[in-house]
Amino acid sequence: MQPLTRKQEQVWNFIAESQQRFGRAPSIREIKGHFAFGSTRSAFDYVKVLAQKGYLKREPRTARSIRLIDPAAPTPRSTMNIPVYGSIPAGLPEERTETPEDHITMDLETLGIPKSSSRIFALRVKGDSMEGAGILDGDWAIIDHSKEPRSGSIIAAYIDGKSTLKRFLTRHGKIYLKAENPRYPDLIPCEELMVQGVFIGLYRKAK
Amino acid sequence: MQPLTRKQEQVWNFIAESQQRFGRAPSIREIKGHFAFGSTRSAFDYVKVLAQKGYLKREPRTARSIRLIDPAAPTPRSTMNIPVYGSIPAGLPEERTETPEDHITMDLETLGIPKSSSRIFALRVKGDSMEGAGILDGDWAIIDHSKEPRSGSIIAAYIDGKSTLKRFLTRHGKIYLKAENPRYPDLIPCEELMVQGVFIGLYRKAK
DNA sequence: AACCAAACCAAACATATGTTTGGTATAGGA
DNA sequence: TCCTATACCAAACATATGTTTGGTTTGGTT
Repeated sequence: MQPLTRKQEQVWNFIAESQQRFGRAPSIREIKGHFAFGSTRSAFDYVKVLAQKGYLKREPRTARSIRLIDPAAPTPRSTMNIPVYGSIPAGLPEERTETPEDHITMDLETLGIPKSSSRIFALRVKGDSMEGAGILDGDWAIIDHSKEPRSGSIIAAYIDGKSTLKRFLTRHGKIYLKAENPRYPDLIPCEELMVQGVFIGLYRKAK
Repeated sequence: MQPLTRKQEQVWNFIAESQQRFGRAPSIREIKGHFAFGSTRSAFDYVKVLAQKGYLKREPRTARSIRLIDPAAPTPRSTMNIPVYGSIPAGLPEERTETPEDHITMDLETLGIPKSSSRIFALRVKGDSMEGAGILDGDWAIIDHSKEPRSGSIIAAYIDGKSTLKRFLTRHGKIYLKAENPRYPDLIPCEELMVQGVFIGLYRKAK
């Protein structure tokens, strides 16, 4: 990546600062104003050069569309806020009845999802029923509501008024749920099953 | 805070989604277009109502200046990029000889660290020696180099030319390392130990 | 000396965008 | 019944904003 001149870096910094402070990119004229340029052309040219050198991207003919690319940062990733629920009532992800207790911020790539449009949420794990799958008490299980469970997936299921994690299995066309702990009943046959989502990841904070 | 009607919530959601996807607020006409309104007035009025009800703020006469105020309050958190190493040679976190293979973005609060100044990195877990502690093959172990190990902590230690996770124990003033798997030798007495950092968290992506 | 990139300026142009004026239709509460 | 809020439409207006044409000046390289 081509280096920047002193002035070009100053412009880059101003754009970064504006974005931080006001939550939106500055206009060409705002850049002009900050540097007391006599012409918008000056500011425009700086933006053009920064774009050419790969330090920012923009939508032609679109107001305030400058988006910075930080060369120091390892490829910036878009993050999403994952709401954390203690327990989830039946219909949740559709309606917004239950309010999240907390949230976790993570990047989409690490989560392994393409867009943030997926319905992702996290459940605080209680108990040791999934110990055998390396899921411990207190862990955050990250769940994708928009994903279809396959045999062998771990899912969040709504049973007896609360959600629990279980392994989802199909045998001879029938559905079973399995706890991953020898101290729990092995297979639970299920007729009606309320799948809240598929387990896609886990976060643990060491104690 | 006043509740929103169904339609008002849809408009709010569209603005949120646009902001996520394109990194900038939509224009009035983009809102009009999305809902197939016949008049920009319709979109404009919705924005006005949402502003009145306190769900967003905007700069009058400024393009794309809508900023959402989320009543569900995912207070934006500051994130950090955590470099991921496959294996770490002795001195790493001091020198930067080894280049990270990848990185994970997470927020500081979830990580449980106050500032991003801490020397955090992640190791890709190989093998099953820590299975008993719920740490599986392929997991990312998040390590804090700036933390002092206490008896019982899990640490990343540099042994035999590679880093491994082990539980750190002291007994009678002597240091032992323990694998959390019955198939591995229980206690390894150590004279010289190179601690690379303390295990502070874990991320797993379901397969 | 010739050349080039960086760092500016002036003025106009096109249009994207926020805003206003002036409406209609429907449903529910006072 | 009157009043208000919601949910729209049509057309114009004002200006914020990106963009272009056509320049000057300065400092360093060839």
